[in-house]
Amino acid sequence: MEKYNPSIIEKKWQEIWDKLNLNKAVDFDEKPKYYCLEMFPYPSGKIHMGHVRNYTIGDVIARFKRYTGYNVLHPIGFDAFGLPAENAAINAKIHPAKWTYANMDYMLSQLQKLGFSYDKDRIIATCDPKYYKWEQKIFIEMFKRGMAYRKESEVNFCPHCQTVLANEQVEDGKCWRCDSEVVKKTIFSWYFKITDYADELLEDIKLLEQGWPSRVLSQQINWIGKSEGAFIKFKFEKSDEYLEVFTTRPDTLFGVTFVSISPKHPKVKEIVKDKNILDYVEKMIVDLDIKKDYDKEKDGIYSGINLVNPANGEIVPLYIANFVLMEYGTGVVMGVPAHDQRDFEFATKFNIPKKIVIYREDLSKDVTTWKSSFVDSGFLVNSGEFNGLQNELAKEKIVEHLASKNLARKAYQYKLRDWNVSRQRYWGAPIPIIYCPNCGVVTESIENLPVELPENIEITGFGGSPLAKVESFVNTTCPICGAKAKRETDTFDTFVESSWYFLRYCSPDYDKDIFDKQKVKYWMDVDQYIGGIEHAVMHLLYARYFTKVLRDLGYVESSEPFKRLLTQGMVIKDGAKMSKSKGNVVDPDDIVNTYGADTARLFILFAAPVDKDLEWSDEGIEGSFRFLNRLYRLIANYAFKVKDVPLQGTLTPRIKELLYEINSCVQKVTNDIENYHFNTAIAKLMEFVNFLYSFNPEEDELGYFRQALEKLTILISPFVPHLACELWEMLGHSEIVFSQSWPKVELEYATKDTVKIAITINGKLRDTVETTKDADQKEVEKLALNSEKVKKHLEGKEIKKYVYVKNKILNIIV
RNA sequence: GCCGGGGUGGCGGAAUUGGUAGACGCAAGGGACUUAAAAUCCCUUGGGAGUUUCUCCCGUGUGGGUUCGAUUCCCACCCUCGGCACCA
Repeated sequence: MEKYNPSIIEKKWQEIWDKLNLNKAVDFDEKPKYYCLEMFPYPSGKIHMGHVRNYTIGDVIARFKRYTGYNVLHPIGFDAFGLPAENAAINAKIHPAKWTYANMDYMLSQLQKLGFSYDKDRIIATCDPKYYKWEQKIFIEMFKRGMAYRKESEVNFCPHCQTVLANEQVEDGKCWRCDSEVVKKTIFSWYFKITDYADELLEDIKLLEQGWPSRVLSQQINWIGKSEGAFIKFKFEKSDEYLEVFTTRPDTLFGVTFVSISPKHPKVKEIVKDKNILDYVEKMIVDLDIKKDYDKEKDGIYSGINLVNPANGEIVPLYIANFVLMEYGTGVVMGVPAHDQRDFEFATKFNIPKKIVIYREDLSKDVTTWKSSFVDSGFLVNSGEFNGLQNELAKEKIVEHLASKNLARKAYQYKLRDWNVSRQRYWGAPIPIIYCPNCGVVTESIENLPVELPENIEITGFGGSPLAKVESFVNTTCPICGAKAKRETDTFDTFVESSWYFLRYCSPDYDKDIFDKQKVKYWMDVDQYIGGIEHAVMHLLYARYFTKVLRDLGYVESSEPFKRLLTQGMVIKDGAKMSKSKGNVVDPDDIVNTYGADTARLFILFAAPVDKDLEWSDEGIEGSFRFLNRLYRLIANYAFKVKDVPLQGTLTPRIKELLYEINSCVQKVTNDIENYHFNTAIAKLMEFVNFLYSFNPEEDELGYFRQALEKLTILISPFVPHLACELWEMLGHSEIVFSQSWPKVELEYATKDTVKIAITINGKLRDTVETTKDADQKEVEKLALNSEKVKKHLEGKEIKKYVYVKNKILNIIV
């Protein structure tokens, strides 16, 4: 007998699949469509186990859906812009484009070897000008609608490398490349006004509750960070001007004993004249910029200025305090030390009085004995006409009262900030903006798109934006007046590309617009999206945002791109994420070379539920390989004997049992695949194989045995497609297994005639009895009382009652 | 601190609406085959105890509760992983 040889089988079938063009997604096909999408990879060089897991999950779903009558779109592409390509250029003197395309070629060959069923006519690379041309168009439309804008803001900057650094490139306050201190710098950047969509992004989470993991949704809710509160005006003691604060606790307004303002607030320089104070403010700003959050102690200084509490007219001091964020609210905060922990700490340090305004019986009335602030609910005290009110109620009342005097207004604030999309890098999509001395900031005209990246470029990693040094790129003419003008040299954050690639897959070659609206209408929404949990906020929020923007620009109809989301767990080894530094990396190439793609796929699905972390095990993969060998031998043993044998003979108990096992397997595997419980689906298939091994069919049972082997082959084919094709062929079929339809449960065989019923006494298992299905209680009681074991436990006891659950259990209470 | 997961054998993990805890796999032990090994096949395998072809007790992080019956539901607590973190 031939041995199972995955390297030969897999190559053979991959070629056949390509020839048959099996995985083609047909635009506007009559079958119902199904869009199955996995997050596309960054072309880092080679795929890792996380990719294998991600794409195997998607492939099983895509193949299963094709079996069950769907027209499936299952595409792949590359998130091809990004910093590693520039690092390669610096370190290895390879052009980023060359590096990226070489990596994509290699990774595509790896994906091919793993047998993933992608539609190969839809591969996209975001660094292709044919792709980013349309991204530039989207930007231009956004800019024209005021959805994109330019502003000056604070960023991380390395003074040595002369470049902006992303947050993740700052390590312990130092530049990751040259180790110099990173400073905050205020520069101009481009922003997307995602905050305009904050409310909708939050509201529409309701639409995703059925299909998305709750932890992703809760992370997004957290990130958007909507708070209900009020703006309240505090008048200066000595002028008629106001400072406005944002608070979520207007109910504590009578407890204000100071107000604090951010050192970075522009008002500070206006209103404080004392040089010593201003020097101290400067020192605080420097500290804020270099220190890590966790070692920032509360610090501040009295500004010399007082304000008036609008609720009771009390004069309160204004402090300049380092814990007040300039980026949130108004940059000014009312200080209520008794009912806010930060204010409590600050007031304790600076000997500012604390005043109780929310009270509960179990509290001490002497605030000086308090170890921390009281932030729970209670009723109001020391609050004038509001005394005695429940504090939640008082929030409304106090705001209403002040609003009538134009001193307060109800408001919402969000943690979400506008999205900074400017990167001072080469390997990204150029932002299609031109600075004209006459016309100002203008967009490139649509006809001139794409604004292409210049190819001849030197990337050193030093001296600021690489594009700024390419004169042929920078110098251009104004599309409006024709004057000499300069191009924007920033490129887009790569999250911009990944915010709409799933739309481009619907018509990847369309050259008249961003995409073909009709095709997008046919294919969207993505029915199942699969990817890593690390994208819970950034990518998934940006993609949701872009979909809404494109809807408002008239390009798409839906508001949410991804109906269902599956977040797979990490692949770990020795308890830690695989990483070069830990030396616990398992290379998919090695696994495929040693065991084949089918074994890799099977193990990665079998070893853990999809959403949990998966502990890699060298012994485990051996086990999966053994199983496939066992399966191969089973079918190779019988293929010749069962070929073309018809179903025949009477339904003997043995045949009935065989049919029951077949149907129970069909039912369990189908159900489990539908629910993405691949590990238990595979376990069931293993059980079925074990059963078939022990069955040893007689001559006249071979017809039914053939049927068992055939259904087994179909059921396992989404997991191990190459082997399944081979087995199907061995069983004598000339057409490919994937042309079959998915087995249906034959209800008449799906249940057994007899059932085992557990007999428990006071909830403890004492025996099991076998009886006919749906037997009535009396009958089971009789059987139970006949059992020796049960008799023994009932000796000298009085039966009080029976609890009977049909086909399951009889509990005897004594 | 806040939010969200998760605690089941030596290990990865199974257990419909509360109804026989430990499926399946790994590891381990024993046996068959073999000159031998590999491969393969078969058996055992949660812990403890005993009168050991059988029987009993304990057992799903801990302590309570609801129930005829709890891994599953409720309350309190412990541990652990992930995210956010001075957001007023």
